Amino acid sequence: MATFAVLASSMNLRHFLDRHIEQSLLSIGVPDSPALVKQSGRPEFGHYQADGVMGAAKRLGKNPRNLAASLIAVLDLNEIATASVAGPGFINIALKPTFIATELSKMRKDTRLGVAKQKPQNIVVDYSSPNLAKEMHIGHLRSTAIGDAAVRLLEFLGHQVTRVNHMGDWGAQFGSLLAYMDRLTKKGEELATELKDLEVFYQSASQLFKSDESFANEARQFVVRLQSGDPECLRLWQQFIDESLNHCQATYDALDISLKREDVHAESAYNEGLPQVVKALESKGLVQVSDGAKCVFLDEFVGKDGKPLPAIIQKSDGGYPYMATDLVAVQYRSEELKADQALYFVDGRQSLHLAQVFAISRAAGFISEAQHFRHIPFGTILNKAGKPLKTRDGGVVKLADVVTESIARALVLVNEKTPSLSDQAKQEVARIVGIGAIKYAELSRNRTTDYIFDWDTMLAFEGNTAPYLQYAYTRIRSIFRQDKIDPNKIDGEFHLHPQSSAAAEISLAIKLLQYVEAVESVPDDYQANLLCNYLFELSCQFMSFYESCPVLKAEAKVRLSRLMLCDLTAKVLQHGLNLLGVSTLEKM
RNA sequence: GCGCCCGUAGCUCAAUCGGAUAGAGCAUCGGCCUUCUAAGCCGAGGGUUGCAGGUUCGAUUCCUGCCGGGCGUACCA
Repeated sequence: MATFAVLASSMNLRHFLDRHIEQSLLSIGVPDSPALVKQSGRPEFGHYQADGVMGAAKRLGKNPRNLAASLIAVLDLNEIATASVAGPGFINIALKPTFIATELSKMRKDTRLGVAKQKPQNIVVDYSSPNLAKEMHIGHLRSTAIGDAAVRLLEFLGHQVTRVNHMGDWGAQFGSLLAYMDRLTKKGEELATELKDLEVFYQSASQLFKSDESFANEARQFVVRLQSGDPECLRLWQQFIDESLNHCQATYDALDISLKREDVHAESAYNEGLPQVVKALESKGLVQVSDGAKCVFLDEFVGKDGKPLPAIIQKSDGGYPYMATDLVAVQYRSEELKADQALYFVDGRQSLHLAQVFAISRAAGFISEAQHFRHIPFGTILNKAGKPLKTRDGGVVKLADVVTESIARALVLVNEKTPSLSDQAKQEVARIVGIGAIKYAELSRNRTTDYIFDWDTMLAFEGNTAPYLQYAYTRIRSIFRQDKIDPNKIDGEFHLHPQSSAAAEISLAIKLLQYVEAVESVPDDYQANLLCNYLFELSCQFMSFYESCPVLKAEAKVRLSRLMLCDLTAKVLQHGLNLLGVSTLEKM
């Protein structure tokens, strides 16, 4: 499990209360008992609850309610909150409005919105990693969107992040593509024109491979020539790769993914290390030859009928499978990039493979005890028949098409909802809403489960979607526009006393203070949906507040306080969405 | 066969090292636009958390066994 150390003291209330209560337990003679502080599930139970007393009482053979009462007696939270015993021994904690107001003021003055930097680590993030012999399709969205959000978040937390786009640009699959390019060249066709539509190009080559035996033979020849370094063949290959990379980059740019050309570290980059890595493993005594293939057998991997499960590092024909490539990549990330952590945002179906890669790397000493290599798996996108979307048959959904479709749908909507905007403004709204919806759809659900691709679900614009959050943001901005107020030029004290504030106002205020908790919870397991949930709940709280608490028409003190509350909400929404790779708008 | 993942409202999903009455969105139904953007708000209905046991003061969560689904399991990646 990766560990993160916080540098400065953070404004994480949950952690603060957790530590404080744990120490208080210690002070009344209850050691080693976690306080188990969490946000309350219900408003009537206060804002936080500590559930640890019941377990502690049980271990000590004490009455839990009595122990809870003793604990409260020494808590000393007078300036911050009130605590009470409830039920079998829960401790309910309600923050005081004066404390909430003070914390909000601090948060408002902090450009990091209360989130402390962590002790910097070198973190390598492997994500997106499409195969260049195939068109980028909907299946690549998960790794790309989730990985990009992780990268942005880790950088914000102060880490040194290296993006690695481990693209598939090598291997047998390129044989038919190169053979097809070769044929076109000989026929005098303009390659640049043909390569403009890669999808058609892939399909033509693939069909020819199936239907034309002599073409299939040429394709196999090209594989051999490619791997032996034939210059003419490499030239063709490079031309194809360049075109394919341009296509990928265009898709990244369209989706506002932070990957750049220089982040590409493709499979072919590891070719020279392949013989070396086999030798290294042999010298450690880890290699056995089985059926002509060089294999590593580790006890922890058992195959069919209880037999040892091999990891093949060199095939019987002398070729290197991707196990070997991935092992060289581990060396690169460990030794060259000095990774404290390496995160692999890769389809869950690769679990066994990556477990083998990491286990072999540890056995061979490629990675040290202190280095954490982790597979962050995610589920598969399925078609309506419940089968994985495949590239070979017709059912491919091109990623670029999803982007186009989403923007088109958003444009229809903006025309309907806000006809007053200029055409140019509408286009921009449609673009930002469209790509936000796509990415958020990926990020907001649990990454581990499979799901069925459906246009309407993926491109939904209401409920827990990016447009809902973006809309909340524009409503706030509209308030400031209405009275021509510059949010950076207002200042004063928050007024959150119950007599002058609606419940919605207090709820919103507390939700804002919990931003740090949402952000810091994500790197535990890279569940971006935790941050999405938070932002959605924040937006819901704001929408309620907006309906029930007039801002501009309130009396002066309350008006100023509410303006600041709105401003802070806008800042958190924008910041959180940016961490997810989603942009905000002034109007929509 | 073995291994990993999954099974929660009609649908898509939440549920923070086991916690209080399992929550949202969509869909359905009923309200709310002379008042800061209705892509919105308020309310209603909808559940034996696949089944059966076990551990526990307390289980969607942990354990065991079934049922159902997905993926993986020696030279594709």
